[in-house]
Amino acid sequence: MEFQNNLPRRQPDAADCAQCFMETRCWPESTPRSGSVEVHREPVLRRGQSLWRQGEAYRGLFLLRSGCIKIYQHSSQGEEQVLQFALTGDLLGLEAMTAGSSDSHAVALTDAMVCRLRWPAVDADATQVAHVERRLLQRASSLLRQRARAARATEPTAALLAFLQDFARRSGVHEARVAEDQRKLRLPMGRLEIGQYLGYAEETICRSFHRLQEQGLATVAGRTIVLRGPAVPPTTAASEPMLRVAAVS
Amino acid sequence: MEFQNNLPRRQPDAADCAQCFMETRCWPESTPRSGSVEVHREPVLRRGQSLWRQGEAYRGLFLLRSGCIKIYQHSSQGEEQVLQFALTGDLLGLEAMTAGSSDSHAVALTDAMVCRLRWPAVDADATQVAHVERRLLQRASSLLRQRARAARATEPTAALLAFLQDFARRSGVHEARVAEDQRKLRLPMGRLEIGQYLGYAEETICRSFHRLQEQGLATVAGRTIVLRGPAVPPTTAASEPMLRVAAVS
DNA sequence: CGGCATCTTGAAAGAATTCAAGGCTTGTGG
DNA sequence: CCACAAGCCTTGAATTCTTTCAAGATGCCG
Repeated sequence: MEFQNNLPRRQPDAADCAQCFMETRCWPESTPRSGSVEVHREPVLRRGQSLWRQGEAYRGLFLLRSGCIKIYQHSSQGEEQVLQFALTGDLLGLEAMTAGSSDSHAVALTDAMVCRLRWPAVDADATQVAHVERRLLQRASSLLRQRARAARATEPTAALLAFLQDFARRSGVHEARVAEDQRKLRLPMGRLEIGQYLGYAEETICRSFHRLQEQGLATVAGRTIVLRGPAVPPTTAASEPMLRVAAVS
Repeated sequence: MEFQNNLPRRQPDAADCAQCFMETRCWPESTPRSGSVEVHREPVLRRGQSLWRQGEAYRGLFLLRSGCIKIYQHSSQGEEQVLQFALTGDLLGLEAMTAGSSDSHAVALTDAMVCRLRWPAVDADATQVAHVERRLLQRASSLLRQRARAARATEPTAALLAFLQDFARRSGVHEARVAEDQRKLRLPMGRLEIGQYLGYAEETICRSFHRLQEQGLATVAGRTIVLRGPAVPPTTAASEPMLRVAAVS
């Protein structure tokens, strides 16, 4: 049985870590100065309740004070993929920071208490003046999403395709592309290395390249690849279906 | 052929992103205010050269201005595991931030230019007053290392063992443990969920639990697990050792 | 105490890995 | 500019492992 209901979220209380009795759980070493961040105590989460769901707007980062929260998402094939088992003191929701809305779910496996970190309205034009630290956090967010995407798909060919599309997008092949749905790229890494990244043997990657060509999804000539089909939107930053997700929200 | 030599590292030049001609590569949206971070231009990396090696002291974060850099590490079985293919604008070395020294290698797949980000000596007592943002970055670092560890090992049983040890350490079973090498834990998640996290089928996890018990590495009774053998030192692992890092710098 | 979800185990089927060998690309040197 | 050598890529076949399907056992919660 699963609790699908979310309690109507009460207005969370502003909090000060330095005065919190659970301070040492979130900050074992020493409590940082709060800087420009607001900390809000969230209502207690009961086992089975969701902290956020797929498609919900980003509400900030969370810090888990106690309990265990599972973060998971649905892969393109509809399978559930668990991204993180968060325990006391862990940071949650970083993946969603760079996406407009979260493409993952967060559900409590035990009763749990969380605090929410929020940057005040400076956000609007924050891109102009934000701390380096904050921008780096966003990069970290991207890294986590990348890693999540690299998580082994059910099929090696699908994993390879996702990898190539990600690589094309991040290479900024947008400008250099010949046609709308034809992106040419030159890979700086070998088949073996791609395999070591995706978790497959070198030969499996070879055969997957072959299969991509058979299916007309790409033209393969050594390390020169031409991808066919629509480019992956950089907005939501992921392999495929996030645009859809964002649109839904 | 591979270039194993590292040029003796010249004293890098202090730099200001706002004045850099490649500014838009690192900061496509807008250049952040530098805050308390020093930016240093590093010498150009030639293809095959290393930016850092396993065991080297943490030198700060890097921002890739151009080229492609591969970050990889050796798994326990001696296999190479690629963690990231960094492209222009990507952040490098975040995993190493929370470890005293990096347990990964970084090698240039193409000629590459990087800048190094360094927090000045405030570090010494920074644990007292560090920005929340900076502390969160360290959490992000931990997350990345966690994810790296969850990367599929060659054997499901080894992956499960690593998962359990990580869980035990992060649960803080240190205090509650009965003997030095006997840690009892109660898992809040099911076999299926562990499988969804590690990338294996539910039944495979079951059989791996069985195998762990056979090998005397653990006692399994439903969700109650007793781990035998020495605990995983948190040093190389993840969550805590930030204090040390700050002290080193 | 009963019911349902979770866990466990077995056997068959399916996939990736491994091993092996040949072809191709790339960079080097004549 | 061409030839050579080294490394990389590709392909085939056998093996090994995981997955899948199915059914029974166990444990947990109401």
